[in-house]
Amino acid sequence: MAETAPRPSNFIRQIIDKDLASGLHSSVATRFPPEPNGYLHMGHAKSICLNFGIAQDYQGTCNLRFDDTNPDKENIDYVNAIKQDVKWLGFEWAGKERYSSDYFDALYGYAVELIEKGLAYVDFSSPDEVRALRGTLTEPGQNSPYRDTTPEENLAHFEKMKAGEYKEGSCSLRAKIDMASAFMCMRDPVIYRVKFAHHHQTGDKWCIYPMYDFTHCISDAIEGITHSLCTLEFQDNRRLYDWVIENISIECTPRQYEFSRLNLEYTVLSKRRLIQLVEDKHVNGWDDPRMPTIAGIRRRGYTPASIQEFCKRIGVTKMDNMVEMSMLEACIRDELNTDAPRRMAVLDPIKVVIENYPEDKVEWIDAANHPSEEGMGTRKIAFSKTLWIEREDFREQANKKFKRLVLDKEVRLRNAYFLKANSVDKDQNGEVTTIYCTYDPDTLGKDPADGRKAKGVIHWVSATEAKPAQFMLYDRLFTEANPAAQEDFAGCINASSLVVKHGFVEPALAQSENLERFQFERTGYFCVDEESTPDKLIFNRTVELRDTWAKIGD
RNA sequence: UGGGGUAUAGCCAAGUUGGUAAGGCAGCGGGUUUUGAUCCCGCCAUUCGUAGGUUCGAGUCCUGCUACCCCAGCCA
Repeated sequence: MAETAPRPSNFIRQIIDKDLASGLHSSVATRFPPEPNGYLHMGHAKSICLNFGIAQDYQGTCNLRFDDTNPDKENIDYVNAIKQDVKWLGFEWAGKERYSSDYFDALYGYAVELIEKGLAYVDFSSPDEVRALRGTLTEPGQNSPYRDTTPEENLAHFEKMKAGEYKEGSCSLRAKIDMASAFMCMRDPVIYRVKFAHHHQTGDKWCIYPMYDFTHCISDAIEGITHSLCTLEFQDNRRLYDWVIENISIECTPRQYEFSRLNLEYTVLSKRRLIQLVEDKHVNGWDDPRMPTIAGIRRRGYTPASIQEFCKRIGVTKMDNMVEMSMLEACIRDELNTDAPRRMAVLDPIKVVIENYPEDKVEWIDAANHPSEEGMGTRKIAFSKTLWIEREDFREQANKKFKRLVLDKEVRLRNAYFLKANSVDKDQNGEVTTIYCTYDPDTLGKDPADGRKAKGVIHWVSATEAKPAQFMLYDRLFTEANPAAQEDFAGCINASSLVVKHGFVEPALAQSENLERFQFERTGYFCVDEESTPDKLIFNRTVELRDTWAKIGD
């Protein structure tokens, strides 16, 4: 119990340990480089925890750098949301946030250097022509007819590109590497394209924008990044990354290492699909609590610590993986089990009338906020003649495994008395509308003197003092473990991923703050939704309690 | 034989001079319990994709094979 948590160990940290031990580096510098074209999701959280976590543990630095080389798809709203999410996750980047666009002048200079060295040329082939000459996975490509243009001519053409004299798609700057390379990305990759687009950082200064492969490595070098961490699909690109660094005049030689991206069961973690969910209105925005976005999961009630813990538990490797939701859920349950105050809430109410309880009497009972943490104190709960209990907690008859209220049987009302069901009222459909009961006044805070045992314990609220509330019950967004593998992933959206219930909560919940978290005993962990008001209480169910009974069934 | 990667339990994942398979999640038994929660105790890989080889000894070394992922955007 008193053991100190072992420091995370993974292949990247081992590389860093080696680099530090060998003297290759005396300090560590990482970066988190999101493209501001969408919201951050759990996959980014993994990268954030990795990069910022390493910086923290090695007393190094981690920059936040927006990889903003494609103004067509990026905008300032995304950069603001991303900054907010990183901060909320509990991380602080070194200095001011950076932008790849901060280096556009330097990048242009390095492109000129490559041209002067005869290592880059302006190609007037159309995108289709470039593709046609690129070859295939098994056949080498062919040289572009513009490949042997002299540096002087190329310099002039590149100058004109920058000046806006060439139309979009009419030409591009390509690195001259090897059209026969087995690495497709080395077959004279385009490093600059013409794009007459307004940029959120540089405005209309540029009409040519550098490509990712050219930009990322140089940005890393400029910032003095020692270990540039990215996902597996960039493994081939590492050859180009190294080629650029080796062929331009820059001292720093950052190294790229790749780890596998996160996959979570029953959800999708690709921006393209997430955007589709939002645009096609399958969810109510980026922060819909069913979304695996940082914003969504935050609104759902997850804490920064629980997400960091999750990232620690899943580890960092190069193996393709598909993590079970239970892994994530265990993290938030662990935290909320110790931190969340207990409350009572009835999600699907049915009325109980206690026949032997005085008509207008209201008792205010002290109830512990936590079963084992006395330091969390107590709050007052109201007890009266009419109560609400959970509809599923009552049956007219049941087998012995049913540990709740049954006609002619007794249960313990949580934090209160023994209650026995005597009779019921039903409507025309045979639905029970009211349960008439009697309570044992000598069972508050103690067991009956005669040794009677209760069948079980159920939660309740006083019908006269309780506050109405809306409960948002979330379930997995998809019915398939790997929706991305489906022909049409939107086709397997879970129709009951959101179920809204209208019930009641104990009076103490009347005033609660946005995102305040509670355990509603026996029903789950909930947090106050941002749209909740004292007049209209709304609670989001973060996660259910572990429920072995549900698995056994009856 | 295009190239680049990865294979350890249902899931994630340790295992780094070869020395006799960590841990977490899930699951299964039992105990405690005024939450069918928590907590506690116990169980859960004679075996590391597969076939061989080297060795006193192999998840770790060698060889062959198989499976899966990534690469042919002027996206990142």
